[in-house]
Amino acid sequence: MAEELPHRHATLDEVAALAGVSRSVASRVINNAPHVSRAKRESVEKAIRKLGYVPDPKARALATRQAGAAALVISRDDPEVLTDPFFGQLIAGVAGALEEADLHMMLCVAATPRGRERVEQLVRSRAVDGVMLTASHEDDPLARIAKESPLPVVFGGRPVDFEPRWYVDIDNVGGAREATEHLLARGRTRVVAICGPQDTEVARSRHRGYREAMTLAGLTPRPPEAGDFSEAAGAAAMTRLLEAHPDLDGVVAANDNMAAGALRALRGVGRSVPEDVAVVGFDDLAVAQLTDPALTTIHQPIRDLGREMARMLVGVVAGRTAGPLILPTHLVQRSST
Amino acid sequence: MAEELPHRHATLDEVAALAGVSRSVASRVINNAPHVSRAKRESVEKAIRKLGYVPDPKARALATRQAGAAALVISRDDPEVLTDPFFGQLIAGVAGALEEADLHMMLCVAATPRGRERVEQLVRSRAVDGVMLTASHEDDPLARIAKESPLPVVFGGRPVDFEPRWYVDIDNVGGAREATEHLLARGRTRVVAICGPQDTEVARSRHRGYREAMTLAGLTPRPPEAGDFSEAAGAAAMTRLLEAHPDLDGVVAANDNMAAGALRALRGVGRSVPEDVAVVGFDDLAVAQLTDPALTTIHQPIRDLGREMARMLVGVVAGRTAGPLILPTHLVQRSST
DNA sequence: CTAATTTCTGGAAGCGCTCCCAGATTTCTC
DNA sequence: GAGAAATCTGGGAGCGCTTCCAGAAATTAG
Repeated sequence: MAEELPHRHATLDEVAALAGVSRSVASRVINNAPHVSRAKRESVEKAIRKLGYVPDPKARALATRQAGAAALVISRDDPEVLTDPFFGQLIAGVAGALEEADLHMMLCVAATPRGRERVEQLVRSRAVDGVMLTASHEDDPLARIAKESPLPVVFGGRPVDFEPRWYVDIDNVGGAREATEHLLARGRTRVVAICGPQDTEVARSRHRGYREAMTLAGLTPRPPEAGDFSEAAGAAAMTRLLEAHPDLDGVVAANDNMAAGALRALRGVGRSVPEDVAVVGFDDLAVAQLTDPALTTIHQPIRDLGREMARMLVGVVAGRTAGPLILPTHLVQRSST
Repeated sequence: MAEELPHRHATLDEVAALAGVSRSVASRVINNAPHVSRAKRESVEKAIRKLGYVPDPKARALATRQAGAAALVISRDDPEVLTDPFFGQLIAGVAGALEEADLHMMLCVAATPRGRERVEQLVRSRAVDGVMLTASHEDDPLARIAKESPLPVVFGGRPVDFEPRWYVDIDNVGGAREATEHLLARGRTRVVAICGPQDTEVARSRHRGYREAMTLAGLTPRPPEAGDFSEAAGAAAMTRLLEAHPDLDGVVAANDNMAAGALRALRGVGRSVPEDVAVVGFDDLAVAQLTDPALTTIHQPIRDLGREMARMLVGVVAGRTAGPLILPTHLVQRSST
């Protein structure tokens, strides 16, 4: 630590020369491979310390044909998505797991055509050992590339249009079912759903969970209203639902933002929550604690999602087999139910 | 696009062979360097297409001694920081600017000793062409490394303990001054401050802005109360301030979270905002729009911060000179003043 | 103490690409 | 049309590291 940092970078040859051994021996020492005598090992280690030697990952990557890095690609047209705290947590999870495996993380934001092209290059040039693909939408060209690439690709969230070999997802069906059952358990029977855009797997699955719970309870699922996951869309959907089903006493929203909108619409027409209508969201974002009343919602382990994606990728890269993984959610009870 | 992706990667030699030229010529073509006849250029291009050739960045990096990547390192003990939407925006800005320069982004979260060690390795091994260091705190070992490293390092936010050669920062002093002056302009005269932890430059600068504005207006700055930037700390500080200055009619908080806490404390003791007390925050995070009343605050261009950091780094890497850059803030008027 | 093992060691051939340079080719100039 | 200048071309030497392999040295066995 207290060594001076030499401006010119030492190379393995210099280390070997200083230690009075061949490059091969020096190489074995830094990779702590066998077949090197105690004496030479120590003298090489000393030289390394003295020179402040750090192996060049580029050269090593070239020789070993392993990049020592994985890419996390966020495939979304809108660069604003990054603002979503979701990605912060995802990244934190990924970063942690990648650190365990001593891989570096390349973060790719495929928001523009240029960005997408760069990701494609990255994948095809083997600059990384594997890819984690997230926020991928229907007809995502990147997903196609991922499918065809010999490089391992782990999906975050199951895509709508095909079942990838490796993916990690949140249990959206189970979560929505739990949300609905929670409402039913509290005596609500006229429960409606605000669902998300049906071209996303998330929205579909969550709506399926609602339907399953209703059917299981012997109730008929009511036709839902859909929104684009925004607060405003939630309010609008709620308004429409109130017209269609004036007697409703429970609503399960496909995410917290829309639930927040629903809360606002409900307040607007003078229905009290949770007395008249109970509301449950999905995601457990910060907003869920800020609404009035605070939102009962389904917590999803985003950080775990990131961690498991990275671990799965590391495993696949290491040649281990792995299948899809579905992460459990749980309900967080607050004041809206 | 419709080409098959061959599983075995083509190399430049194969391209050259197929095109019937030497490797040198092929290399010139892909780098579109001069000194290659039209005919050969075309035949090489054809071969590239046919083989689906993509140059290997590792090999190129090794030969050119340029990594083709920059690192964004988030230096903070707590991996939770990533949850802060701040980083999402910062990352988006960085990603955009790096894309312009066709550099890849390595994201390093230096939350653990292991993580910090890895960053150090990364820097010293020249796996990247430059570093953007952010969220660095006092006595950050990474900052020391950054200082000593021959690699260009751009700081995000001026560190407390020294003035780096290259950094980009938000105009914290100016922003806080504007916040305070805004209060004064609305007739408030007994304005107090809730400041942040004094071992951060951000907190210090913002407090300085408050003092400057007060002094300039001929008023005596009152002794502030400090908090750790959390909502709870804001509420606690507000309570203390109310005891010390029962007559206060305005408060400028060092960030939105603490301002939100102050709002809560104020409501707790029955003071109405903005009638009795006007409150202004700093950051303009999402929370500012969710408080009741919505918070007047100082907007800081986080995304620009990221963009400018990356641009500065790209410039320095390219050998251009650059100095520190201070980004302007602006006040967003809402209902709390 | 010799033969058979086992454990080191360093030379050399890559990994895939860039780039200098000398020689070959073409183009220009008078 | 000869000589000078400008423009191509491909050979070859790296970039810094890993790894195979044959031979040297150290151990063990008989």
